[in-house]
Amino acid sequence: MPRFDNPSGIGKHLGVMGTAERRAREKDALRQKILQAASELFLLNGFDSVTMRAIADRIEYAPSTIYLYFKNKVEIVDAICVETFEILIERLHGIEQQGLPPLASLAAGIRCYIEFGIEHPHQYRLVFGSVPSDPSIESAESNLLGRQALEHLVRIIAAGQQAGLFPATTNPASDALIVWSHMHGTTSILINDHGRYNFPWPSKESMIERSVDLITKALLSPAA
Amino acid sequence: MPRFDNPSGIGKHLGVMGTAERRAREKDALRQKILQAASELFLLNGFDSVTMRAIADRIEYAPSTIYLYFKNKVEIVDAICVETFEILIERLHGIEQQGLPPLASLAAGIRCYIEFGIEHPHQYRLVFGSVPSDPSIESAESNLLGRQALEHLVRIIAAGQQAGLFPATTNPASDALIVWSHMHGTTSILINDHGRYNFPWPSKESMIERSVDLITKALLSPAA
DNA sequence: TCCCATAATGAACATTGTTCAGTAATTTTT
DNA sequence: AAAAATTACTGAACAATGTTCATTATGGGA
Repeated sequence: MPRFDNPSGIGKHLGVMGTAERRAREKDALRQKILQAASELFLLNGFDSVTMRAIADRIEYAPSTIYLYFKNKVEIVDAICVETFEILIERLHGIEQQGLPPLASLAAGIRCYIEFGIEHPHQYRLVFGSVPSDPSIESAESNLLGRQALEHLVRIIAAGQQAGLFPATTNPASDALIVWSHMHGTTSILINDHGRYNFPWPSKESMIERSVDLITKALLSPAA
Repeated sequence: MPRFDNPSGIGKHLGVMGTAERRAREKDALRQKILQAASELFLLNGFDSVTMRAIADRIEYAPSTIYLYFKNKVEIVDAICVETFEILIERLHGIEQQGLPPLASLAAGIRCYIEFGIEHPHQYRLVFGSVPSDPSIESAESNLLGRQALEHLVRIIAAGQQAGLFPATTNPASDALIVWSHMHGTTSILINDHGRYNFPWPSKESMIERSVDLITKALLSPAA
């Protein structure tokens, strides 16, 4: 029994479809409000600071109402993460479109990725820094986004190889993983540990630059 | 009112200290049992699968009893992590003691670190992969261990520089951070993501070897 | 035997995510 | 316009969590 299966728009009264559409709009608006409230809470302290009751308070509805719009808490947070990661994908896409020389393109991609992580630490941690199965996120959505980000990397590296700049190894995907490993390491350390351990930390910026330097150097030299 | 402040061992009856010692032993034994039970649970699914009630069930005591031996859950899990990380420190120490040539020493250190992470994913994630403040671990203990591991790296790298093998940058600590970033990235990706994203993953072993290769290469070439 | 420090417990509290029977609101039908 | 039906929402409840605390054994020393 689908609810809106009258594609011809014919109803007994002219107002019928108008009402349905308004209702749909309202439904969407509340969904958006829930996401908005959850986002604000998410900024505070990540996954745990998003409680169903806190969201409910913020939008002035009962907690149980939220379950009419989202299956559960994970789905809400996942939606937030997806929204955020679309920013990353878009930025990486922009870099690819710029048509920079391969090396500059790679460097820009690395900077973009790390800076994104620093900008959105909670989302980053949740998507890339936790067990896929647990209280975190397993949803196909997030997986998709992660993969998309990787694919940008692969393309950038493949372009560099085709231009003859990097020595071609077995496959660009494998190189991308190495690059990703390094970016990810730098990002999570900057997010989680920068300043800790009584260690003489360089600035975040200079750590990013050293990462860029290290990766490009490693890609330029022949594989072992 | 310290409990056992009779260092001379003098008691009115000879049996007194014997009982006290037995009591202390028993106390320690139960503490150990708690840790043991918690460890077993921790292996299942990390932090969240360690519940006070589950521990209590396992040792056949009431949940509240546990609080006579540990301040809270974090302290228990922290103790487990410390125990585990002592293994890493010990192994790294062993490598340092072997007196391998600098490059081999570094490579061994990297392999050791990553393999340790794969062996103890839950502990690794908790100590190196989460916000310092939250439900995880803030304790001085864990911080100390993290720092100790880093210091091994610093020494290995410094040795390489003093041997004239690596070009000396501003300071070995800074190099160590870069190396750590990469190791950490590889480790957490192997722990969290290996096999995901419908990606053609190389084997864990070959990813480790590529990491070793990349790092040594990067350290060997002059800094930008 | 009586005392008393220590050990251990059970019941309770607050907080979580989540469910579900029931109520209010609104739209469609008569 | 009244009735029926659909949709939207809610409040109370459940189970699980960490944690506390007044109360009850326990068992060694007097």
